[in-house]
Amino acid sequence: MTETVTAAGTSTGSKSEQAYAAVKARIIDGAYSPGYRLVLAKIAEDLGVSVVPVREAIRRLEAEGLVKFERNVGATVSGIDPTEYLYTMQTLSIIEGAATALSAPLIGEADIARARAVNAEMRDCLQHFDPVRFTQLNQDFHSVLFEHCPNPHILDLVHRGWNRLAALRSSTFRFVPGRAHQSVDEHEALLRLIETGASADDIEKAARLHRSATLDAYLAQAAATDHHTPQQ
Amino acid sequence: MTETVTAAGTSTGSKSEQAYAAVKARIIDGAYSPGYRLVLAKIAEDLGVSVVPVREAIRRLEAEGLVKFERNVGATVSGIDPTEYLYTMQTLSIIEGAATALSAPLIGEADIARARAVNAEMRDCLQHFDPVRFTQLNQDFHSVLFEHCPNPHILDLVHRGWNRLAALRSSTFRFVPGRAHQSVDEHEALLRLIETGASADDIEKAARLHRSATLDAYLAQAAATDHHTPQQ
DNA sequence: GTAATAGTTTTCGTATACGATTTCGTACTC
DNA sequence: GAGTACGAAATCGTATACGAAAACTATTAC
Repeated sequence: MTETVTAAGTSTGSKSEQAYAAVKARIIDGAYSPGYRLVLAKIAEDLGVSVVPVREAIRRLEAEGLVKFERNVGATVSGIDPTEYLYTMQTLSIIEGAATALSAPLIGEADIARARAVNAEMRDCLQHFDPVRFTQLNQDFHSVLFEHCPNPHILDLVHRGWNRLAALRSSTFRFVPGRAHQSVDEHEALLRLIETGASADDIEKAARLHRSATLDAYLAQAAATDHHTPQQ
Repeated sequence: MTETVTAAGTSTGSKSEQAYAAVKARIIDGAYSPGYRLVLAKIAEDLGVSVVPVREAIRRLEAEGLVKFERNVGATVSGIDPTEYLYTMQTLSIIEGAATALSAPLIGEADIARARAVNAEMRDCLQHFDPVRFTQLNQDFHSVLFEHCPNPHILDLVHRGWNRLAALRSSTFRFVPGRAHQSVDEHEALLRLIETGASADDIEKAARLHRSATLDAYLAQAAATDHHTPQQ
């Protein structure tokens, strides 16, 4: 009957869950861009549910940092702020570094091979200039590394960071070709470290630097183009 | 008028906020111990509000890992599980390590002096065997170190970890005197590293180890006393 | 005595409704 | 003409109510 077809095929049953997934998807894919005003009643109508589950969904998204909520005023899609980007990237570099180091001993040859295949495809994307697919593959690559992470809390933090980035990137942050080439090389170097059984410390440092370098590239570009801060 | 006096003097106005603060406080101070069944209607009545804001509060606490929520069944105070403790401590060691390293350059002489005073009082607590105050001072000590942390996301993660631990510790995990002495010494060592301007890397390692050592002490004790896992 | 089942109770999930708060527009005054 | 005050509209926050799902209990069949 009703079974409102939410963005992705999320038929978990709970209206609240549906609303959460739908709004989250729209934020991440950029349909709701940063600053967008999320009006409960409007979203509720769009999704064919009442405001209560929508409110719950919004607050959950707030806890994940995807929306900003103001008492008696309403919710807006968060993001934009370069400072926020810096915070997120810095946190992510730490978390991903740890996640990679913890996962490394559990990564087998098959995983390495799969990661290499993904990385090769990323190189292709650079030839054909396909930044969207590149970004997707980049996630796939890191997913291979992290899927064995023995600490679910850390894995959860990684995913949260990714979601934030996805929301930010989809609207404000540009693709930096020079950095992308370097990134692919760093992936290969990481894989070599892992398969040669490098120390956890070395792997962590490399993984951290991988993320930090992307941040630095962004900062450099921002400075170079005299990036005018889009205000909230 | 009404202004329901919630547990702590939390008169933020919003019922949802009140419920959140009240339930959180009860979990952390142990009034609601792990496994305790959180029935919406009952809590709502206790607090003198309706179920809607209580539900919102509970879900917020779920996002922070303090309660476990099951669809159509209800919420229980999470915790107990030693595995969960391990995950939390491991994550915290990483986050605190980074937080300390990032804060270090911003810590001044006054902060160091304050931290030393707290640490001295911790030593006293060991003489008089006052584990409750010791735990409080321990938080104070680390607060001094972290309060200058330039990345609010990381600081937030630290606080979340502490809350989880508080909820766990208050009911299940025991005070380990031997470890406590060592902990105080490590604090002093950390302060020396910071005031001598050691490298961020060294500070991070030391801070991480400080937390890891506590985890190890727990694991050793658990193994020694053949700690029988209290089931959910 | 045990297991399956039907009925009852508890508790959750969400729709609806209404009071409270903010915001926006308009008119009025200086 | 600019600023302020007042009123209307929009939106949030929460109480209440009811349907749905799960858990519990008692009963019956084997």
